[in-house]
Amino acid sequence: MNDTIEITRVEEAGGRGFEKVFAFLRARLLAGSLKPGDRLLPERDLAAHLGVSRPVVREALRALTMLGLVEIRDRVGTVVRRPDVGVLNDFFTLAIAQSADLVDDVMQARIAIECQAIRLAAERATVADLERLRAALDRIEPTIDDPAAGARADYEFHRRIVAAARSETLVVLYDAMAEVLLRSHAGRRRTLESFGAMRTYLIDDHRRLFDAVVSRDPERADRVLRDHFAIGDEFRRKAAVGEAPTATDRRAT
Amino acid sequence: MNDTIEITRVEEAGGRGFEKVFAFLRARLLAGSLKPGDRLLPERDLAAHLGVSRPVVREALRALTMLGLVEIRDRVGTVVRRPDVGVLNDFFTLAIAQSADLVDDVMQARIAIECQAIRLAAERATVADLERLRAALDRIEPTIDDPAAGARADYEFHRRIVAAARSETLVVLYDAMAEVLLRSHAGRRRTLESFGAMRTYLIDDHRRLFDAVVSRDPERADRVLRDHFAIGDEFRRKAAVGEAPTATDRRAT
DNA sequence: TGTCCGACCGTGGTCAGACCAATCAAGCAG
DNA sequence: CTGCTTGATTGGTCTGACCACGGTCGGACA
Repeated sequence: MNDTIEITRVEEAGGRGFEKVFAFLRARLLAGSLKPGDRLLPERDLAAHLGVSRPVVREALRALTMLGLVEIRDRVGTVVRRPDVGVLNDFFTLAIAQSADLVDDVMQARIAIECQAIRLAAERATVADLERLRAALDRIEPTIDDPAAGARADYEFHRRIVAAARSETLVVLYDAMAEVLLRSHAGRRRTLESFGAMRTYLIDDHRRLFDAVVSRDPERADRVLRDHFAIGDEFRRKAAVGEAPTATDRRAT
Repeated sequence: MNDTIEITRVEEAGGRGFEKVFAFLRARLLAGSLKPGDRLLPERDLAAHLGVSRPVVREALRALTMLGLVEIRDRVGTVVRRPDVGVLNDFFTLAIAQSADLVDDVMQARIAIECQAIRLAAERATVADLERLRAALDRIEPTIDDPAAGARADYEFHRRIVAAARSETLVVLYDAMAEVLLRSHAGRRRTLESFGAMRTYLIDDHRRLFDAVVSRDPERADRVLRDHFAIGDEFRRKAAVGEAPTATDRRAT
């Protein structure tokens, strides 16, 4: 624990107020004189040393918190954190919500992430990952007739796949999109469940996805997953126009 | 300009202080009732309406600023911004400095985005897209011996592919990734260019990618791109251990 | 002698009110 | 009608204070 923040040149930061504090801490973090685990000076001391008020210091610390560089522990202090991609969750969630009002657009990104994830999952999933995936798979069939629980089970299964890819970044991106997609896909399943082919779609497809991952076959996993998405997309399109689905035809090809 | 922020239920956010304000604004942004261009209420009004003090409001606004969702204009007001990946610069700069293993993780996400993008590009690229892609392709060969310009041309080509996918979300995500990867891959090209096989790799591969897109063949485009990444990865690995590259062997298979 | 508990202090979290400076727009003078 | 002045608005900052709770340390008790 080394809180020795050298206050050699306080005036180094030309900016006033917030900018000064932020630049000061940023420089320390970049230079490495502040390493993960270190505790910063108390807010009051920082304010005094930098010649600014405490609210300004708090703004700067809050900013660093948003960047995931620092963690403010209530009544304990502010400690330097090891950077974590998870911090970007807020950004992507809100950014995607705004820039892409087109759900289909976000869906493409989801497909991108998940297809890559399932490839990686097939390569590097641990036994524990596979067990969790299996558990998620087992929950799909019992909930097949319950729209709410069924959607949850479905989502959980897909999320397990991404988790099995063992890539923090992919998980973050996936979660960010899930928030958006859940909002829009929530009600659709109710419409879809009336189709008989849905049972096949939901149960068999997920089983095949699971098998592909277990078989350690990235190519097949990717292919099956894309097919899965394509059929789901077709279901939704048919549902939108009130037609009876013909997904079984497509499956036959 | 619509600043009518409905203050129907102020107590909706259970959190206290900062959390309350942040959650309040976050919800508005997610729901879309706050759109880019809108001006928020003045800090004083916001504080009064939410029942918190002004410093707390400023903390929340500063947090949103860090996320690039909002822009505080001195003595003018706080306006909602169109999210911009540039904000991630701060994060990645510091994050990469501390954990190098993150680069590989982000690379996986990049592959995910770009492979999906090239599929879409093959399907829906416009003639203008293809022309721009062609222009980018033509700049690769002349810059083959210039590390800096060559890297730029390479990046530009890949970026054009993503742009041709006509998916805002994919572009946003890709740009975010590019920020990181450019930083880490910058110096590598210098090492790599000494390998004779690099000319083939850089020129032929990109030409094949272009052809696949023009041919409107998503499957082939995806396959070629994955191969492209795999070979590049192998180059880097070989370079790392100082071996002579054997990518030509791999190409022959 | 050793252990446990409680009071104190430091810390972040928050509040209230105030002053400054620059912007923007309305009102005034030309 | 134009150009300048002026005042209200708004963000930027400061001061000083209070609260609640985790950590620490010393004293009481077994």
